Amino acid sequence: MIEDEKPNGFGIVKIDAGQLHSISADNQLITISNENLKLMQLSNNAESIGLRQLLQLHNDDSSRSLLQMKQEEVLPPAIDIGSTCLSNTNQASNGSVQAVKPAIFKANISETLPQTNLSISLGSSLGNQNVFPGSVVDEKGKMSSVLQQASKSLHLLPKPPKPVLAGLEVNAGMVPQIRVARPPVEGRGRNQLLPRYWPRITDKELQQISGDSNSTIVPLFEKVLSASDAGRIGRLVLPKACAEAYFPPISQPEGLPLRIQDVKGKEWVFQFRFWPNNNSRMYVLEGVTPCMQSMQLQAGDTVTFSRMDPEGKLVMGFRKATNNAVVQENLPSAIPNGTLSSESLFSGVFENLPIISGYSGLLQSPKGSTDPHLNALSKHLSSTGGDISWNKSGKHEDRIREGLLLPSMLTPERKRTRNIGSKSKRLLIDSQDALELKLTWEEAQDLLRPPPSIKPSVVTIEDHDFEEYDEPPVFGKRSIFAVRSTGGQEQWAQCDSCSKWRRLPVDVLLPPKWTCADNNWDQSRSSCSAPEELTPREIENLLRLNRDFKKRRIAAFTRPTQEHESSSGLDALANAAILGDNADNSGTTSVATTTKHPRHRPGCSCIVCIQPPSGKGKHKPTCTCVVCMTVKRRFKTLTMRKKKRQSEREAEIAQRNQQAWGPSEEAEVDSSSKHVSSSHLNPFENEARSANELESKSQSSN
DNA sequence: CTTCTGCATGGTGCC
DNA sequence: GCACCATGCAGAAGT
Repeated sequence: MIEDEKPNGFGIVKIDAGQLHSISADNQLITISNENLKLMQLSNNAESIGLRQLLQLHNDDSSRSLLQMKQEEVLPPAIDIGSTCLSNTNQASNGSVQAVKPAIFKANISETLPQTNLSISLGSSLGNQNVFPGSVVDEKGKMSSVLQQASKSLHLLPKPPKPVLAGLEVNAGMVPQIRVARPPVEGRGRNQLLPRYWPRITDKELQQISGDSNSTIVPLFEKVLSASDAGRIGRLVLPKACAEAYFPPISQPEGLPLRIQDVKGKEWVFQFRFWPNNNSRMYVLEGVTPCMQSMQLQAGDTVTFSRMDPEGKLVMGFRKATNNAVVQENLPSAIPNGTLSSESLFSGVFENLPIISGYSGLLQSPKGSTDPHLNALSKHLSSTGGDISWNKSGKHEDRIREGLLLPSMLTPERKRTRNIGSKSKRLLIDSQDALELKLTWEEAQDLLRPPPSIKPSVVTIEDHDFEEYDEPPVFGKRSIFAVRSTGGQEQWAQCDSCSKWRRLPVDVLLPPKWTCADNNWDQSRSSCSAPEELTPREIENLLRLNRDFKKRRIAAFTRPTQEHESSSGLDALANAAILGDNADNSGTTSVATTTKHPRHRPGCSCIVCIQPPSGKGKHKPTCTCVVCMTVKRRFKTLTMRKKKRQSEREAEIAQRNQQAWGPSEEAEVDSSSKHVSSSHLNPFENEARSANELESKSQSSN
């Protein structure tokens, strides 16, 4: 037995040589026994190196003889990381492996190691177990035998996962936390499983699936849920090859019910069926909606299908598509994102490679992004019903596995998602696109201006002054604020016509379109023909300072949100707004863009500052965040002020009436005039009062 | 009117 | 070029 114990949580990988009979390669048989394991010497072959390292890792006994194998004896597909598909003695005419025993992952929870333990046994003859005794509910009695036959039949091994092994080569010193397990080659399907369906299951997940039992978990395949899979239709489209390989054979479109257990142990019955499609079939699992809802799955999440042996029970697991760097750090062995798992996987695999880990950082899903802008974007985009899955394309996923990722990673400036807009790609948004969107957002923030004609009224609430605008912010011309060497502030704006920079008073708010002709503050430069005031060097300096300021600002945005992961949406925006103001007043900044009203002060959290232009992301009525509380306080104060004004007016009217009617009828007139006068004199006020009354009632009831 | 069902269509990736 | 598969769509069935 080869055994390796890695202290990093990878757990124990056991290769039970007792069960490991042979590896077939190029018409040769390599016998591996307990006593004499031959190390496959794999020279430069990337896959071989991966294998060698794997095997070396597994060999913790220095006295144990090394496995030896000539390079040509190694079948690329024979062993994979985490996948232990070994062929039996069947050989193809072309020399490739024809049949492979299923990879068996035995979740050995009874091990005493503190880490997750995993035994990978290389089963020799488990084909017969690969039936679905508990799975087929009403299939004809022959089902099991049919399946057994099917399982026994020989099939092509999927193509070697070169990229994975190539990845291992790069990752020489590490053992990935996430397994890319080549699925067992069995079943009826002769189609090769596409790599994107290969199960990537972690120790944790295996443990989760196997629970306390000592059952052997055979990861079969996985699928990233599409919008239609996760939709209300309740149909999960199964990859044809997977369905034909691992599910019972069906001859009728009606199919048969399948019992599938989820990770909680709950058993679901789905209709496994197919539709004729062209000259092919399209396999679906019907009735999955309750299960999806139970697991709270949505598009972009991943469902995994495994089998528990020897029971043969089908088990369904899932991975949520939340790709959060923090989650990755805290839960190193979990796959945080099915759709982004490749990134996750490889960021783990290559985490000692700066360029890749950096790239991985770029690839953080906005969903879990620490950037409030991306959070907001995510929120906004996810409002489309979860259709945005924030994943890279399947192509990308494949590219990663096929070893083509590195070049693309090395050129991060190249967009990897070719087409966001196309129908099929609309769910796939590249993180760089998100970045572009983020920048657009930034720019949009820069363009926000309060209406120039509007002067805010100041509302004092609990000793805090709030500026109140009757009108929403508008988009205005972008300008740059600078501090003169003399200490005074100035504003610079660029002419839309001649692109010259003009100096403006600091409190000027420009319309979106502005030219030199609109420069009412400097008549000598109110024409595009007037020379520029600044030298090119000064302009460059101005722009550079502005860029620096923006960078610092973005950094300030990101840092506090990382510290407060829980805050998001408007909270984050509010924090960002406050921080932005602090940054403005740091004293070190000589150039500042006008992202907010110039009169806004540090700590201002008024709705103008913190509400995103889209209006999206409103908080729940029960939310008690700073923003919501502020808004509530403001509303309360305004209501009180209105009430006060109302009562003053009423008192005034009453007083007038009193003067007109005389003091003797005061009581009677006063009581009636309240309604008469208010409704007669000012129906709007009456309405407002009713609203106020309602409001006060609701407030008192609260 | 909504939901379900069965099939068709077209984009995309693989060979 | 072909196969796969995500999704659209029309008719049926249900509410």
